[in-house]
Order: sequence, then C-alpha cells, then structure tokens
Amino acid sequence: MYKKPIIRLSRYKNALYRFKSLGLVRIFSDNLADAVGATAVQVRKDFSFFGITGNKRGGYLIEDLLSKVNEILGKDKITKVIVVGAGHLGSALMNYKGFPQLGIQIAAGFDIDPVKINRKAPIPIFPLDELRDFIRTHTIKVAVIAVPDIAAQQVFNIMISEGITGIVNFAPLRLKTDKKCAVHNVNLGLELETIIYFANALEKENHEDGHFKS
Amino acid sequence: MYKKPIIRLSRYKNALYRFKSLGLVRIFSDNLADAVGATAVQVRKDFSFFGITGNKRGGYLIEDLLSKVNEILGKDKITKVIVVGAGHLGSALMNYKGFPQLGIQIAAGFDIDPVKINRKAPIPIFPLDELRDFIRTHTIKVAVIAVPDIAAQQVFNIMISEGITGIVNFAPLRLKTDKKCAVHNVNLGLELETIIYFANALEKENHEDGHFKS
DNA sequence: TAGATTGTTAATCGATTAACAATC
DNA sequence: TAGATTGTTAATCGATTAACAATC
Repeated sequence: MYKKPIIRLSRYKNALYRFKSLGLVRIFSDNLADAVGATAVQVRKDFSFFGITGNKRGGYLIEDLLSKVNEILGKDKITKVIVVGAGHLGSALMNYKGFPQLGIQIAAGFDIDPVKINRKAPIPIFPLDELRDFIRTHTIKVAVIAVPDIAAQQVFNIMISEGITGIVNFAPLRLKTDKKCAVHNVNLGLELETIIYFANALEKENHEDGHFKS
Repeated sequence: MYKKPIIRLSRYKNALYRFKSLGLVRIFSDNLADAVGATAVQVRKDFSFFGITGNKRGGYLIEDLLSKVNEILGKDKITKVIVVGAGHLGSALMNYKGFPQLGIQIAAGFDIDPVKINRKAPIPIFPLDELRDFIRTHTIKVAVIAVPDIAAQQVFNIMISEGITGIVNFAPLRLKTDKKCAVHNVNLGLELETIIYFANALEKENHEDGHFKS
C-alpha cells in the first residue's frame, strides 16, 4: 500500500520548504536524510520509486523537487476537511496553525452539544444533525472523528454512506473500513501506553548499566 | 525493537478487559483477532513470542492471559506522566478519561502562559520554570510535549537532562533521541496529509470504476 | 582525472502469512 | 474418535541496507 514512502515524501516536502526559506537552491539526498531522520540511500530509493531523478554530482534543484513531490502528493489544490467533535482534541485540530501551509482547509466543525454551536466563527461549528447535508453540499471527502467512542460508529456510518474517502479517527475504537474509504486510527492512550513500556525497558537497562558497567 | 508486537499486546489487553466485563471467562485467538483487527495466527504468534501459552482446544483463560500480558507490559504499577503545554492539545490529553483505566496518572501540566497556571486544579498546571524541579522531586520518567515547535527543543533538553526515559512529542519537529530515552513523534498535520493522499487515490479509483467498470 | 553524488541491483532483515503437526 | 484449536516451522512478502556501477 506504499504508506511509508508516502509519509516520508510528505516529510521531504516539508523539509524542502524549510530549506527553500533559508534561501537554498540545491539540495543533496544527504541533507534531506538528516532533516527527516532517514538515510541518504533511502531518500534516493524513495525518489527512484516515484520516478524522481536528480543530477549526478549536482543533487536536486529544490524548486523542481518540490513541484514533483507536490504533484505526486496531489498538493495542487486545497483540500477541505471537516472535524466532527469540538471537544479539546477537535478544538486543537481546528486551531492548528500549520494547516493552510499544508494545503488543508478546515471547512467546519460539528458537535452534538448546543453550547458549542457557532455558525459565525471563522471555522463555523454546526450541530451534528447537519453533518450529512454539509458533506453532501460541500462535497467533503476527508474528515476527522474526534468524538467519544460511543458516538464514533454512528458518525462513521454517516461519513461512509455519504462517500467520504479518508478519515482520521481519534476515538479509541477500531472502525472497520471497506475498500472505498481509507481510515487511519490514532489512539492517543495507546501511544502513551507504548512509550511507557519502552521507557520502563530503558529504565531497567540504565539501572543494569549502573550495576554491571557495559 | 519489537515495537509492533508491543502495540498489539496493548490492544489485546484492552480487548480482554472488554471481554471480561461482558462476563466471559475463556477466549480464543480468533476472538481476540477480530477485536483488534489482526488474524488468529498473528495473535498466537505474538503470544508465542512473549512465551504465553494457552490450552489446545480450550483457548485462553482471560484472567490468566490478563495477568501475563499486564506483567509483560509492566502494568503492575501506576505510571505518572506530565504534560508540557496546556493548549488545546495538552488540555485534550489532561482531560482524557481513559487514562486511569490504563494505569496512567497525569501528575501535572506545565505552561509558559501565566493565565493557564492553576496550582489547585485536580491536575495542577505549573509554570514552565518549575518543570525541572518537578521532574526531579517526583521522579517523573514519562512526559508529553504539546508545545509549539519553537519551544519544543528547549523543553526536550530539560527532559533529557533530568533523565526522562519516554516522550511522546506532538510538536511538528523531529526531536533527536539518544539511546537513553525513547521518543515517539506524533505529527497530526502529517496524519491528515497522509490520509488526504490516500483519499485522493481512492477517489480517482472510484471514478475509474465508474467509467470502465471493474 | 579525481572526487562526489546519484540510482540501481543484490543482500539482508523483519514481519506476516501459510502449512501443518500436536493435542485436548 | 472426530473436530477444534494451539503453537511451531517454513515460505512469502515488504521494507531497509549494502554494494557498486554510472556519470557529472
């Protein structure tokens, strides 16, 4: 499914913009590797995979590279995204300052709580009842689910039936996806649990080092 | 580094608690696979990897399985975690209701903005100045970075120098880790960018299906 | 030309899946 | 015993890394 190369390609792109803003014109695979935490070979391998070529001895022209990468990533147009659930996490996403630069526009938020509704805000927040209509009238294709787990399945069903093709789900619940829609489940609790495991493992290791010396 | 098996083990654990709360006593690899979106073989393979055995024909006793999994995951004690950055995302994490059940206790939050300080709250929020002391006096080992990217490196340096061994970093910035500390970089912008790519790909596919039939 | 860098092919590594023996 | 399930070994798949040829 080529997920990892695509993620790295996005990283390269963001690094390229930073290099560009520093006034650089050319870049080497080595620089890009450093910037994203990969290896130079992997950078070139990724480019090769997507049919991007550079100049032997001369690296890559940042401007050329950017236009090629942006084309592959489909960055030619702005993508409208909706956020369902206007709690802390939903608000965090709606207020994320980096989205315009990424070609992402948060078109609206939705919530079931009447207190949260605000039709006049820069990013308006509508009642959940209007979700289906909004997706339809604005031909929304990408959505974020940031509601409590009990509400997630219902929201998901509406999205699927309205032809949404990409969902990032933050509810701690595995949403079953058919082939018509890509779902990325992000579980913040699980992220913490995992890092705690590795932290404990390192903790133990460090103590052992102290005793035995290594 | 066995990261993936550990993540799945956490998922199994959470599923097991759900099964247990339904009154079940025994469970089969098949059930667990369904619950976490894996295959039965993979469940057994994972268990085998960690030295967990069941009963041929009889599956696994949920209670036994839980105690073994919890032991491997180091779930015998509560882990204190701090959250640095009390913006939307930091607040989302501090208010996450699921943590106590996961053996995670958010001990405190930290922010540079005086308005956010609240020493008396159930989860107190202290000024960033006090971060170093707090880590030291409370022997904190795991932390979350939820500050803007410009502040992230500085916060990170304090954490490393105070011996933190696990960090989940939400700042869109790659924090270089030495071997003494496990760092998990979560980039919400990148998550959305990635899903947009796959959504566009599916979109194209669906249209082609419409034209050519497949 | 010598040195530096790209880009590809082969090798390795790790993770998943298939096949199947063991046994309750 | 027959059927169901575990647990392991072998095969496959995918991703990363090593080696190196091409060439600017």
